[in-house]
Amino acid sequence: METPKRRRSATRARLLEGALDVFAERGFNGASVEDICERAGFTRGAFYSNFASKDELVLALFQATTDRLLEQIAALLPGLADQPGTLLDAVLGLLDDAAPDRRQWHLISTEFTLHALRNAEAAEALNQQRKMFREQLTALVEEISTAGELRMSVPPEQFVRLVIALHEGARSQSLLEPTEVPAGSLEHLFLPMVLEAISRPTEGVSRP
Amino acid sequence: METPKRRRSATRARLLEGALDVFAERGFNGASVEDICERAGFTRGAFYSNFASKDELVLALFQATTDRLLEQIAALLPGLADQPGTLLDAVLGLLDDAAPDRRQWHLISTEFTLHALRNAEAAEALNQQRKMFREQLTALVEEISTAGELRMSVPPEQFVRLVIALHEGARSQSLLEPTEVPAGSLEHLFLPMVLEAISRPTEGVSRP
DNA sequence: TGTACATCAGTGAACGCGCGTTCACTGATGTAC
DNA sequence: TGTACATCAGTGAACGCGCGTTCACTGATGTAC
Repeated sequence: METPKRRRSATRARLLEGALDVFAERGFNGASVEDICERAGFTRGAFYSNFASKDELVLALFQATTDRLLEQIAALLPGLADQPGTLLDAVLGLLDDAAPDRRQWHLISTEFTLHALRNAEAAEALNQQRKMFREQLTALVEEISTAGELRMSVPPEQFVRLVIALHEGARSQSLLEPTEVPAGSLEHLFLPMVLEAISRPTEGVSRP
Repeated sequence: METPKRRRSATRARLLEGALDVFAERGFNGASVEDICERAGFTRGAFYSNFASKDELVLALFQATTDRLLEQIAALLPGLADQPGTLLDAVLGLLDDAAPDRRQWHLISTEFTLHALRNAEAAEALNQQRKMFREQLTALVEEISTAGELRMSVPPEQFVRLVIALHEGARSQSLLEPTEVPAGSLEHLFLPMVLEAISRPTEGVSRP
């Protein structure tokens, strides 16, 4: 049944979807309201019937993508800790599977990050989302490492920060040079070394 | 002496400097030609006397910042290999000292990267610059490691890619949350572990 | 050295296009009787 | 069930502002004699 409320929220969803595509292609400032409406199959009037302004759309899109990401993670989490495979497989797998389109997600989240670095309100929203994201990952790391009777010599949250930082930096390189840096290659090459090192808390480290 | 040529290139330089500031504050698309000219103390006519278009300015600014960065590195390099301190101090010190303003450099280079991910011509220019940058760092790593009679179990270029990826990802976190992630903290916490691991090529790695 | 002309870096007004936003409207769906 | 009216999601024309770009100009500096 096509009730007006359902219709309205479907329109909103299609506009958000169109905005995601167009923002990824041209950036927040480069994308026009008309571009977005055209992509979604509406006129600009429909846009202003659903959003007060282009700025509000950016915030709404951020919330929508954030919600979807966290839902996606919540859906993936329960299976991960019990399945076979290493801690790293679980964590990196989660990072890869949480966002469907690597390239688009990188463009959008980098754009959001730049926006947040220039806008205190956006920074607060982004930091809150990133904190929840880190907490989910940290819980996963703690769950797997205690199940495997591992002890870390470094706070798990720091390790998660490392994984995220490396993942984002490596993703940038791999999108710029797909053949030279296959997706995940830097993470899979170096993170096992770190994990090995922090899983041996009591051994002394030789100093050359 | 204020010859016309000197005057002209000084104007160009001031416009590029203004563009750097304004682009960092508002992004490429968000910054207007008038903003840039106002910052540099000129009218828009001066702008179009020195650049064919706003797009050309972006390319010229990329070249200018790239040239400056590579010069800066070339100036820093000779001292590093001989001075006391570890390989990591040298590499991370170079990354920190090469760009004067961390925040501005992050905003600008991230903006360039986004631009390159949407524009093949810009991608080629960026990849070329990044390649030269990596080669400088790789040479430094090789020089120091052979001087210290270290052998790496991983190609130095891969290690350099790791350092760059981690540095960029960590810089993003530290700009978003300066108190939670002090500049360089993730790098200094984890990279020594990696270096330790790849400096012991012949030893077997235990598998838990 | 002084004068007359040439050059051209930078000025600032003007143009027109595309943008974000507004608003009177329409027609499909919901509600009342 | 059928009819008359109300609602309101989405239409599309219009507005005006700010943008990138152009161009006739000016006045400081360079050149020729």
